[in-house]
Amino acid sequence: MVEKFIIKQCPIELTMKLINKKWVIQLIRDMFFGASRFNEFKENKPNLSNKVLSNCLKEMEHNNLIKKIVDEEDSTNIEYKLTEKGLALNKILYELAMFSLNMDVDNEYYSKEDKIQIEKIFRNQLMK
Amino acid sequence: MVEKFIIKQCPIELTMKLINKKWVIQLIRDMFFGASRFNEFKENKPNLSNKVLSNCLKEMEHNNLIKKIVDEEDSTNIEYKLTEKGLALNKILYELAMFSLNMDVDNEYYSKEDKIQIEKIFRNQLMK
DNA sequence: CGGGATCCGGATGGATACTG
DNA sequence: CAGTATCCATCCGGATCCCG
Repeated sequence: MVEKFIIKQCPIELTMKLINKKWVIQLIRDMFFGASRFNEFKENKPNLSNKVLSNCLKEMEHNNLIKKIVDEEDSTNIEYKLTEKGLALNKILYELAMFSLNMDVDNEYYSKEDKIQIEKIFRNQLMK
Repeated sequence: MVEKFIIKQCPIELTMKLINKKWVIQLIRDMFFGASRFNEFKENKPNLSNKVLSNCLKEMEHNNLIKKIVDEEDSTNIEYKLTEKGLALNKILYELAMFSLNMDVDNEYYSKEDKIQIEKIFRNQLMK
């Protein structure tokens, strides 16, 4: 019934291995919205510790989702940017956002007007 | 820079709260491919224990992604089905799969022919 | 067949303090 | 600013056994 050859090396699982960690998607989203520095990522995440963030960035770099860019003249000037692979996550992020907007039928989290605005913002940032 | 009001109650985070657990996406995928019983879910997942599966199904039910259906005449006959909300995850699953297929540019995991087949299968199961 | 109860060890998260 | 070094708590997964 379940297609065996897909289960064995399921493309969904392959992708989930990259993003199924607590902070990865939030960091990717932040980068789509312009964040690029260590301390920027920590904003709005009160319980993201240095260690966890550091490890997370390393793993994402290892998985080729982001690249670490060190200024040649000032080695303390470090930025993190999405790679092509990271940028290709845009559709997934978009669908993740749309799911919440569409499932919130009672406008519990967002008003109708907010939804329109939020959809527009995500489309601009992710689908350009 | 980062839109504050989105970060505060980010729709991406809301969705991730539902699926960012080790087995959730695999179980949802299995259901899309026809699985519905406790022991079916355990197939192909050698290190998924009863406890973990049981807890996971409960949490998914609590999050309204699936519903537990008990046969009225035989209470040991139990099935798990996707709810409307669970079914609405289809686009996310599809994009998760497409990401792997598209990123595998060297045909390391799948041959070109496999990709065409796999895309077709996922589209049939998820987008019908 | 569909779980519940228990136990254990390792991984993970987070706080805090410190450094170039 | 971008981390590293510790330490601690917790959670989580997995194994095993059991039950209606």
